[in-house]
Amino acid sequence: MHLKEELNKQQLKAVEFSGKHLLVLAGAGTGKTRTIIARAAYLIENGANPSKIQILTFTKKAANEIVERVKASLPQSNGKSLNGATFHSWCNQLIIKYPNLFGAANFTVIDPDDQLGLMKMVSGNHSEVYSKLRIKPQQLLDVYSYARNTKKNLTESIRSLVYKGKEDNDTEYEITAIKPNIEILLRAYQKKKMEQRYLDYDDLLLVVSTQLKANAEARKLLSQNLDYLLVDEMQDTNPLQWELLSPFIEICNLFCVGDDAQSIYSFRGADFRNVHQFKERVPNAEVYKLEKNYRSTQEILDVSNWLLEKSPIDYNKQLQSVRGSGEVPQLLNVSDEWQEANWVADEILKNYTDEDRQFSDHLILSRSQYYTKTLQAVFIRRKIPYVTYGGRKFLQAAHIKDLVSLLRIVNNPYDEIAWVRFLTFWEGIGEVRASRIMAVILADEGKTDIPILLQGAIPGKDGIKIAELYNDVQKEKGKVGKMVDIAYEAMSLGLAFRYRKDWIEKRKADFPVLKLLANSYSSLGEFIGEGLLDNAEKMNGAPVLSESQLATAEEKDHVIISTIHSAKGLEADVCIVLNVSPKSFPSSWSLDDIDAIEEDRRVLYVALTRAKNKLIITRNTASISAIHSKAIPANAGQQTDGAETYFLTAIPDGLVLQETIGYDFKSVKDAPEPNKLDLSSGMDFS
DNA sequence: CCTACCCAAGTTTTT
DNA sequence: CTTGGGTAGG
Repeated sequence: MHLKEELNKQQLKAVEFSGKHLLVLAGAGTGKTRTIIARAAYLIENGANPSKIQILTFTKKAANEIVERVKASLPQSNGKSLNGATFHSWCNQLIIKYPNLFGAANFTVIDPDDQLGLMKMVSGNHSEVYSKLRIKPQQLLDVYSYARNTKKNLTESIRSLVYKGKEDNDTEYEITAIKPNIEILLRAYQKKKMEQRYLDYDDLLLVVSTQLKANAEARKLLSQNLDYLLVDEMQDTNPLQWELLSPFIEICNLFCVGDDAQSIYSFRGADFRNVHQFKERVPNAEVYKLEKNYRSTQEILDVSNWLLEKSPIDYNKQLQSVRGSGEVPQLLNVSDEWQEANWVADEILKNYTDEDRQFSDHLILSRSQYYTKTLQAVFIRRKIPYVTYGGRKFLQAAHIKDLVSLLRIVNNPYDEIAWVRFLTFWEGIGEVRASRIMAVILADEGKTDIPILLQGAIPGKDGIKIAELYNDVQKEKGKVGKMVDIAYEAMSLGLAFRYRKDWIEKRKADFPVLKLLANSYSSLGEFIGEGLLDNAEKMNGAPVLSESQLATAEEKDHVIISTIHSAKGLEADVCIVLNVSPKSFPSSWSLDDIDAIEEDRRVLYVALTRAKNKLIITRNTASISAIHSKAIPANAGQQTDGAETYFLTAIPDGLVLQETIGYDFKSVKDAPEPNKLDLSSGMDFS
């Protein structure tokens, strides 16, 4: 069937928009993704060059999905050269594609772990300054990143992140006192990044946007290669991303979609003014709205609408279901996490066996990655297949980074973090010796071959072994998969020993997958940069690569466990939202900050609107009764325990069906007598 | 100077 | 229950 026939009038109007720039304001479940897909297909069908269309999303997963679906809707291979990417990986591609323009071609992209490592190094080198601060390296990085993403100055960024936005005299005094020291450390960090040819995630955007802003030639070059820019999740763009986008107003046609009620990334500087002020900021722009919800039954939308109505912010939104009425959502009270997890497992197994639902019809959502640990343990025990979205990525696992460190130094010999990691991997080399060896290599400035230097700096057989390994890997520079093979062959013994606790169970199987992943890249630089920015999900502890990377179909039917933040754009027949308890919604972190509370409300809103037919909300009774037993605290107005702000405090009766589960003592009583245990058997003392 | 072991603390959300 | 910091022994 043709895509066009699947669109409603509003969607079609957006898809066939013929003006310059368009913002589509689309509520949850109103066919946002379908519209962006249809727009791309429409453009290509009407003669646009697919290689001059760029789709931008926030996750690689979303990008891949959109591109695949556009291609599937087009005859033959018409959409073959269509490109979809995250903001970050798109910038990375541009940096690689135009090495002279951006001048950062041989730089190494570093992930947050590496950034932290680098910041720790810097803090160590400036211990006299660092010791005066009671701010940890991670927090320094947060301030740095926040400042660059929001375009705020250092003082304001410190205020927002370290002092929760306070503006009193004491805060002022403290900020003035610590700011110079923070500045020293951040400058040192920047200097080190430059020396070692590193780009952190923010740099990717900054390098490109700075050049585009300053350089007319750059704009001209890009305008020759780009006609249409399609941006998903516009409400989550931050000032830095806006700065990146704004030169493209002149260069090409913008087609942006977003929903202010789903803006949940303000901690990363997201600014929904990019949506609200679109018309003012973008000349020749139009704004269209999509309002009909195709995803959920009306009962599910009723709860979601109710939640937004309670907000002091006016979202001007009432989702209406096209599909009509269905089951009333369920609100389940449990007394602890294990009970919750077991109930969820029961429910899924029941749906699977009795109701003809598949595992993949279930989506389980949680505020934090951490919270799903119990659930995962129960799922493993009860053999329910699952994938987790969000959280640690495949390439960020320690054992993978150990191996990749070798590839990184081959790619960029200035990469100190990788050098330290690689060298300390070997028995007998610690941090101190590693930095000494590194100093020799860096001081040589590429005059001597690195294997020779290695052999000179490391005495004995180890030196020869390490030098040979480096040499062997370097020889295969074009073939990334081969390099992984060689590295693994030499390092597997050491890896097995280092991670002996869970080597067989958890880690060993990752390396064949790493090789597959490596094989899908044509150059080492791409593998290291792009691979880092790519999502590889984990299934029952083992990595699962997206379909474009892995040809063989893995077991497809699995429950999806996701953080709410990673679940944007997902939907499922049955959706279970975990632990919607006081102190969690809103989170106890945000109790004294109205903006944070409202962001949490939107987080919950995103979660609720994922469900198609069956919505189940769980919460912990322990924390509910804690609230009620305390009544209204006498010191109201100071520290609250969340009772006043808890989102579900006054949920109207008809909106959800409540159920409370407790331990079932009966089944314990009826259980058969256990057999007697005798530990003295099997031993003859004579 | 390296490693292994013990004890303590503390857990949002993502590219 | 994992991570990190600190210490003792090699």
